[in-house]
Amino acid sequence: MSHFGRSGPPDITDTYSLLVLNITFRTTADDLFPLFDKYGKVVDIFIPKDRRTGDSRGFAFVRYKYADEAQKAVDRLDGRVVDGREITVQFAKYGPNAERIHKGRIIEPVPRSRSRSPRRRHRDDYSRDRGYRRRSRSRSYDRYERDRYRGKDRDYRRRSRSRSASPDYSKGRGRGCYDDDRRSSSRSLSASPARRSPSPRRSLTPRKASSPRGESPYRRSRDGGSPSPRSVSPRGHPADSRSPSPRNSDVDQCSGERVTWANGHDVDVVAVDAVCICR
DNA sequence: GTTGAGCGTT
Repeated sequence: MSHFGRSGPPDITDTYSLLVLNITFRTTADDLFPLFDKYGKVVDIFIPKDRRTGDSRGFAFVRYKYADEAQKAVDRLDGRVVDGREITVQFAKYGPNAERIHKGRIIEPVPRSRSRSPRRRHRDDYSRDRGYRRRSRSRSYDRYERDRYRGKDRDYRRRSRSRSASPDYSKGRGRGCYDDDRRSSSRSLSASPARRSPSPRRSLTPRKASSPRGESPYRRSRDGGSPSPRSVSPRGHPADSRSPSPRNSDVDQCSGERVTWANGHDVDVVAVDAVCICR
């Protein structure tokens, strides 16, 4: 009977919400209902789920009709081991729309004073004997925040862990299809991601006269016996003053063209980066 | 199959 949470938020203004933390990712509302219903009238149980994967986020909201019953549930169920984990039951402090809640009941429709952060402080005395210290809100916070604000077409690079409830995202499918779709348009020529193009800002393809005589620039240089393409590109060694420098001062715009060096040799410009350093 | 601080849905 998982009728909880299927018809949107019910009349929460009249109920008392409890926050149940530390439940198992497999725990469902049906699992929690018998426990909490023993102490009062449970009107709703809601387990927030990852909107994208559908996974449980590991906590739940249990709404009681009466405050005393909710209080009783807190007293009795806080620290109870459910499904192998010690759950934490406390009154919710914030509502679905960031309403401030006191003792599980909404006392302020909307916190307009606070801009966007209704969380003023966390756990006043709820961290009694549980060893709750301020850790670094890391994982699930990012997971949640990204799902909420970043949308679903971000790069979920480390969001591949899911449980048995969502096998669709465990392997193969899932984020892989997103990436493929987004990259398919710009996957033109560099099929090997391990090696990048030496000149990302400009195409290395000789535009004109790359081999006027059917020779490749490399062969041409070697045949010339003199400055090889490597010497043309000192790459971090501009102090190589003994190396011949081209007379042509516009070589940085002549990729694929032929330039004449001071020693009289002609070389083909094969890389824009290489020639720019020589200037 | 896995995670583990936290506050919310047709």
